[in-house]
Parts: sequence; structure tokens; C-alpha cells
Amino acid sequence: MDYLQGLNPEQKAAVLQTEGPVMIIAGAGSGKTRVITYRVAHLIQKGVDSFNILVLTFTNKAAREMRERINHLVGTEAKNIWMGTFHSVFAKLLRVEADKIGYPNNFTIYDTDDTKSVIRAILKEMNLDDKLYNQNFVYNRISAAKNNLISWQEYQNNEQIQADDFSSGRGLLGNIYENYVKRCFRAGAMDFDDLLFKTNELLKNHPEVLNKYQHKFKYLMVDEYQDTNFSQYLIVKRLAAVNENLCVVGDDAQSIYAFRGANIQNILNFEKDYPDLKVFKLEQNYRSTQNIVHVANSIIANNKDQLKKHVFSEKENGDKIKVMRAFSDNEEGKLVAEAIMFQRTTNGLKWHDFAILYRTNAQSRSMEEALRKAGIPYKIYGGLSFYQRKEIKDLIAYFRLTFNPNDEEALKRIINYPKRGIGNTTVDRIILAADKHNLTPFEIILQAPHYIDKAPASLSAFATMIQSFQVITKNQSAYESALHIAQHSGLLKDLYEDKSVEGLNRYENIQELLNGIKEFSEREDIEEKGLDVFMQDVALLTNDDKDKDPDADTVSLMTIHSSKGLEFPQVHVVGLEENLFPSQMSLNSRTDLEEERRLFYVAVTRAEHKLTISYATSRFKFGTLISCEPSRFLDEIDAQYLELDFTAKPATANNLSSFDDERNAWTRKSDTFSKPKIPSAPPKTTSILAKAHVPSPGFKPSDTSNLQVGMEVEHERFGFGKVLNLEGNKPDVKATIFFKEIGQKQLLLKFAKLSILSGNE
DNA sequence: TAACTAGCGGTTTTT
DNA sequence: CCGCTAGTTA
Repeated sequence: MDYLQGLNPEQKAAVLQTEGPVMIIAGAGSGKTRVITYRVAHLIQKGVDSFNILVLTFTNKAAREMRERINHLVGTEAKNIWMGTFHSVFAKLLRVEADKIGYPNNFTIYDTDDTKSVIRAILKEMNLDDKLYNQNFVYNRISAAKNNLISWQEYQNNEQIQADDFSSGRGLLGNIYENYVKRCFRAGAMDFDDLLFKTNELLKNHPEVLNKYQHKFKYLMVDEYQDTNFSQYLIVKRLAAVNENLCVVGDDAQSIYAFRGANIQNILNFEKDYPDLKVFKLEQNYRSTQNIVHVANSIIANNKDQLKKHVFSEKENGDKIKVMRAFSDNEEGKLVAEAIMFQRTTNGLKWHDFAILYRTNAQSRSMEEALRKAGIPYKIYGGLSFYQRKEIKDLIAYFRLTFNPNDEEALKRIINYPKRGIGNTTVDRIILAADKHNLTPFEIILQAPHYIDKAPASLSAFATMIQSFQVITKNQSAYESALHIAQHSGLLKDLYEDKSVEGLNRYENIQELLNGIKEFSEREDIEEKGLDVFMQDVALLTNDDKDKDPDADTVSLMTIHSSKGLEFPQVHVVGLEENLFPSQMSLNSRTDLEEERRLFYVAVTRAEHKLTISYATSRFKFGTLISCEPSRFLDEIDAQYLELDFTAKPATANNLSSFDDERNAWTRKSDTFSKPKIPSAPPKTTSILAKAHVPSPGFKPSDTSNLQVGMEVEHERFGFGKVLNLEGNKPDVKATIFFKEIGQKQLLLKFAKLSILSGNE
């Protein structure tokens, strides 16, 4: 029982209360993960079979980390725990039970792109105005319906919903919903929301299945309960109904996913569902300095909807929270980069002690640029994940189609990639015939000459190819199958022939995917290692599941949403401006605004020792400069904890980085501040000038194998420049070089003729 | 059918 | 500003 030693009394009580309904309200930095992992360890220690434990998390990363920590505590005892995201756990369950709800066990999981593509196709077929029936609007509407467990039939029969839709001129939404559901069903596909919706359907309509899992999952724990939606809530409630050994953990102050259907009421009303529950409040923050906690508290105090709690810290007061003002987004980046440089050298920190958090992904650009110019290594989290890259999705679409030929989105994606002479008209005819004969598109293709006029011969060749893949995957390992498909589909060749930097990158990404599959083939801890097994979870994998080098010493850049659960010694929260943070979309309702405020709370509470907040008074948006007001959130912070730093000077002419923006700023929007005098800009040099560069006498390309960031180089055409960044492996190292005459360029070292002029200082 | 271009809309967050 | 789509042309 020595593992209980390190817990405070409240944490310990929460760990020991293993029976009955339990709610743990865990303030930011209060050791929540610790309590969950110890609680699971404690259950196992008490003799509970890990086979009977279910732990639901919100991200794959959280699940993985938790599993590691539990393994650390109790070793292999924990191996049978079902632990993962709602989506992955119930996808796994549905794979077993799918036939009961009429789905094939090898159903495809449609990601958001697939989903939207289906919607686009339906809108087009129904000939609807795509302004009125905006793709995203329709998607959100359907998603919201599913998350509230409203089927398309109920949607169409609900008077309130119908009245709403009609009054907004969108009376056909119910029909779109119906078509969408039927189309997915025909394709043997479920979208993200279906994984939960269908689980509910299964548990509701099949008592024997419900009973089976109720008795399997004797102990349930749900992390980040404040972020669950109605659909998730009901699954948990159903599963826990027999034993009621349900422990939910969360923090209402950190609920930031209402926009995708999360219902904060689930945690606020938990008491009503389980009147005899035990509540534990973890209020001591072990992460942050007192100043940071004070600031966080003063922010959240502005919200009306919240559970009462008093988060406090017993650490040192720490620095006040610095607020920096910049004149443009680019300058904000520069200030942040300088601050990081300064802090690192002054306090002997590592790059990975710093994080830059922003509201929207678009803000990363100005930060990146500034860091690159300053020579600061960084890593962006989120954004496009590995599995969302075009080339990866292309290859995976081949896999998908192989295992589920009815997968229409996969089919459409690759039927003419690489080019094989099956154009859009042919595809449209196939879909039309499929609708008409009530068959799947692939079934039409198999009998193409029978169903459509002028069916190109390439159609049957395509079908034969997919069928040959089906044979291969039955008999060969995941890796051999994947390689075979990559080669024989022509995809590998197509990418190989593209010699551009991007093309090379794509080729490498495919190699990387194949390597990943190879590793999977060679794993010893699982029995089923076919490509089909590998494929099952791919749609659910995201960004952080493919982190190549998690230990690299780099500054972290990410959205505030993806920073949840993380902590850093020093944190910069940037872009504190009206219409950006809080987002413009949130200004219409109190609840939306409160969610933004909770988001700010999350951002602030990521910091351990030092927190810096910044805003810009002008910023680029869609290519044009707009002026910005400081965020209302800044006014809400108790000023005694703040230290204002408005020393930043507008950029001057010799500061190339923000020069152009500043110039535009003064000519377009001139009222906001006193204008500094800026000499007129020199004409911007272009690549035409670059060709005019005459190499120095005796110019000779150097061996670049030891090229380092920071070195000065000469290129025979681009002139003199400085190396800003190096990425990629051995023969394909890509260098980012800032050339004095033409600006930044990316070059492949094995092709570029560079002469090294100076080393690193 | 493929390749090119003009024009448009998007930036809130993720499983 | 960028990337995507639809529409045009070869």
C-alpha cells in the first residue's frame, strides 16, 4: 500500500472509495491523472480482475499515458483493462456486435472529410443551394442530432425541429439526414458520431448484449466527464446501471467542447442521477505558482455556470503575469521569440520548457516565422495529422476498399488516382446506376457493361485489381499486403516520379506508413496482425499518435484545446484580442462566451512558473490587415497580478521581418496610434533578381553533409543566405535558407549547390 | 478525359 | 493569403 503515501487526504479518499457512484471534481493541476491511475491500481490490488475494468478518456494520448502509469504501478496485471477514448472503445465493441444492428463487422469508419464529402454529394444530387444548405451547417446539424440520439425518423417527425428548419428555409434537412444515413449504411460505414449512436442503439435494442457488457464492466471510470455529450452520457449510464461502480472525474471549469456537443450539465447534474454518490473535491494545485492560480481564479470568477470550489496553491508567489503588446501579429511573434531567448539563457532552461498557446491554428504562422528567424527549434502539435495527409489517405483508401468494396468514399478517392482514364462522368454514371438498381457502386463496376453505356474497359481492370488485393491480403502479412497494394495500384510509382520537394516528401510519408505497418506486423503482443486489423483503428488515430521524436528539445506550439492536460514551466498565451479570443463566433450568447473564458482558464493553468500573455493591435486576416482591440478577458484579470510591458516599438525599416506589414498598417489604418516615421520601402526583390546573382569568383559547392543551422552560405543562383532550419533524414535533408536577395527558400541538400562561408559562432 | 484558370470562401476548437 | 472547386478548353 506504499503507493498511497504520496497522496493528500482528499486524493487518498477518492482512491479508496472504489464502490458506488463517485464524482471527483478536480481543479487544474490537482493531480487528477494521479488519482485515476492510483485508483485503478488500487482496484487491481484489491483483487478486481482487470478484465472487469473500463476506463474512458478523451484522447488517445491520455489513454496511453494512463496505461503506462498503471503498468508501472501494477505491471502486466493491468493488461486486460479496456482503456481508450469513447470512440475507440466502442468501435472495438461494435466490431464484435455489428451484425446485430445490420452492419458488417469490417465496417469502415468515415472521418470528418469522408462525412463532408458524402454530404456534398447528397446536396449535389438533391440539387440544393449550397449557400443555404451550407456543407458545414448540414454536417453540424446531423452531428448534433446524432449526439442527442435523434434518429432521422425522429428528426422528421419532431414538430419543433421541423418548424425550426422550415422557418429558416431549410425544410429538407430531414431528408438530407435520411439520405446521409442510408448512404453510409449502403457503404458499410459509420462516422464518428455513429460509433456512439450505434452503440446506444445496440445497448437499447439488445438486452442480452447490454447484459453481457454490464457484467463485464463491473468498474467504470470516465475521465474529462465535463466534455461528454448526451450520447456518451447515456452509454455510460446504461453500462453502469447494474453495479453502479461508476467514477467520473472532471472539472466543470475546463469544459471546452460544448461546440461539438459536450454537455456541461452532465457533470453539473450528476448528483440528480445518483443521489447517493460520494463527491471529492481536489482543490490544491500542485502545478502553478500562487500568482498564476490567482489569475486563473479571477478569470473563471466571471462565469455564472460553475460548481463551487476553491483552487489554491502553496507554492511560491512567483513572477507577476506579464502582458505584452505588439503592433502586428508578426511583431508579436518576434516579442515572444525574444522573451523565450531571454528566459532560456537567464534561467538556464531548455527549449522544451516553453509553450506557445493560441486560439486558432492560423496563428501559428507568425509564431513559426519568428522562431525560425531567431533560430529557435520548435514543434507544432495538431494541425494536419499524419493520417490526414493526402498521400496517406490515398493509400489507406486502397486498403479500405480492399476490405470493404462498398466503401464509397474510398472508391471515389482512388478510382482515378493514379490516372487510369475513369473520369468524373463515368463515376457519376456509376453512382446513378447504383442508386437506380439499389446496388453499391462497386457492384455496378463489377457488371459495368451491363449497367452503364460506354463503360471504359479500365473499369473492369480496376475491379480485378481490387479483387486481386483481396486475395493478397488474405494470404500475406500486413506489411507484404500493404507494399503490394502500394506498388500494384501505381501509387508508389506516381509519387516516385514526382521529383519536387513536396513530391519527395509525399513519397517519404508513404515509406513511413509502410514502415509503421511493418512494425505492426512484427509486434509480438497481439495475435491478429493482418492488414485488416491494422486498418480498424486508423480513422481514430490522430496527431499525437505519430510523434516521431517526443523527447526532442523544442518549443511547443499548439492550440489551447490540444494543450489540455499538459503543463509547461513557461507559457505564452498569444492573440488576446476581441474577435479572436474570445472568438467572434462566441459573442452572441453568454454560454458560448463562458466557454471561451474556460478556454482561457485552461490556457493560463498550463503554466507552472511563468505566464506571459500578449496581443497585437493589428493582424493579418485573409491576407488583409485589420486592427484589433485588446481582449475583454484582459480587463477581467485582477490587475494586482499583472505587469504590463508596452515597451515594444513599432518595427523600423531595418527590421525586414515586419517591415511590409507595418508599412501597410500605417497607410491603411492610421488612426489607432501615433505613427512612426518609416522611410518608403525599397522595391521588393523577386526571383528575377535572383537569377542575376553572379557567383563569387572561384565559387565551388561545398560538401554540405555537416551543414548546421546558423551557417552562412552562398548559392550559385540565389546568392548569400543563412541556414534557418534543417529537417529530414540522411540523403533527403531539406534546408530552409534565408537568402538576402530573394528571401526564404527550401532546398534539398543533395541537389543544391551550396558553398559554406562560415561556421556556427 | 485531362489540364488549366478564375473565382470563391475560409479560420474555432477534435474524436 | 491560400487551397479548393467549377467551368472552360484542348
